[in-house]
Amino acid sequence: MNQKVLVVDDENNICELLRLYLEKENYEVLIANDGDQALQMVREYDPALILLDIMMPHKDGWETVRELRTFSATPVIMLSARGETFDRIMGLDLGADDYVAKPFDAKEVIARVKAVLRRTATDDTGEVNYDNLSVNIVRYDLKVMGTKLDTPPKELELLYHLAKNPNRVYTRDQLLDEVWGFEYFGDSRTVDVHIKRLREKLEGASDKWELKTVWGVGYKFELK
Amino acid sequence: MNQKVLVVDDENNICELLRLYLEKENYEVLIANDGDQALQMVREYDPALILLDIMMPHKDGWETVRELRTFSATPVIMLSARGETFDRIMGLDLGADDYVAKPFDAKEVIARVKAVLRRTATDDTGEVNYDNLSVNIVRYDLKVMGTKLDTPPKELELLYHLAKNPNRVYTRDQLLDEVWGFEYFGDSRTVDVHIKRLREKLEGASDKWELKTVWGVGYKFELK
DNA sequence: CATTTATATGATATTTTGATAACAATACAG
DNA sequence: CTGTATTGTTATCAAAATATCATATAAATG
Repeated sequence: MNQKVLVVDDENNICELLRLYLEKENYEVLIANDGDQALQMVREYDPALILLDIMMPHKDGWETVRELRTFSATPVIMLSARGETFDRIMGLDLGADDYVAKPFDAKEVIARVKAVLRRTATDDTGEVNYDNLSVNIVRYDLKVMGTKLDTPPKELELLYHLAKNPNRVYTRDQLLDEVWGFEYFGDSRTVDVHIKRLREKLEGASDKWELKTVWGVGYKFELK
Repeated sequence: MNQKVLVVDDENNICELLRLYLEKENYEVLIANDGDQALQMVREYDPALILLDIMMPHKDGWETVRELRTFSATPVIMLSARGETFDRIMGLDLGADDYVAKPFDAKEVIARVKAVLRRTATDDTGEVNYDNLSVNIVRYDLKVMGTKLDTPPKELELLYHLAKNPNRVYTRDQLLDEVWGFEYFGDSRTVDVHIKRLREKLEGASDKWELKTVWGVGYKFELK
């Protein structure tokens, strides 16, 4: 099902403009005209994202985010009139994820919505499945040709990461950042060794995919 | 080629800390210790991003951004001591793109650097497509007439670069700078050889485009 | 058409990169 | 605290990519 986006603004034509943009991208759009209504709708519909105007009567955007954060981590993009610099910053300080300045540029709004959703995307299943392969990062197990294989955590995380984004090449440094973490300062050969150990486990499992070396660049999980 | 990041701070240990983080991510790091030096380095090296401290003697961060904006649109992330709220806001008003509060968290700095560079990046897809040709720099693969061809990195990068800007002529020196990298000092005949190898792979693929020699000048990817 | 200049090409040398094995360090469980 | 599993490091070798050079070919020039 499509993701729900809650738009909160006291000016209805702004809501409708955003609805237009968002529905074109296949989001399901909910609308609220003030902070209290917004909070109620969050409880009721649990949207994936909130677009929240700052300047509203009664309860403004800051106040709304502050209350929201007492019971929900739903990502918020603040909508601010041009020049409302102070508002923008305060909004971010108070727990918003991004901001867009009015007047809107359709492309920019959509880009930011997508970026925030991508960033906050919760990996639903924690599992990737391909021919003869199943990697589950929640249960920490690996099945190759139906057989469960004992796999050390780092190997599993590495495989999961690569398989989650098939065909995309990762440099060793990127993998160190994304699997080992930014603060890890080790040697990039480490990745080679883990790849090698994974390959031993995966050998001959399928001809539909492969842990492939991209010479001079890095590794990828290639689907054929 | 790696992107250049200019770090501007009067405290050298802060510069060095940032250098550490950034170099690990393969950015080329330039350092300036005051605003004037920074502006000069921007003119000389044209960095992709500037990390700019606000509190500096002589010319502070605000003043520096203001001057910078008279001749350059290079994105700027302001560095501010915790609690310098007013400073932060003024910085953004004056044309900065984001801010990071001291003390730094490696993860946060890198995330913001990448976010700003992504936001200001022009090429999103990493792919160019023409008749019977597809070059993808994210997957690092080359498809000619539907067939995937194994291609060494330099060849792929060269083709991508040329094909990304069709019909534009590049001299060998330009290609060496832009594909091999600024610090590369090799023989320009090297380009010829790579062009030759690419032509072997691309031979007879299409009559809609061509890797063309421009006599006495260089090469171009010509669309007909 | 001869001459000069630029480019293409093939062969070879050099450099870079990757796989692997052996070992060291570390984390972890009992 | 000890033994075991995991993770990380290093050295070596092999493979691939790249650079260089010599020579052939082609284009421009007068």
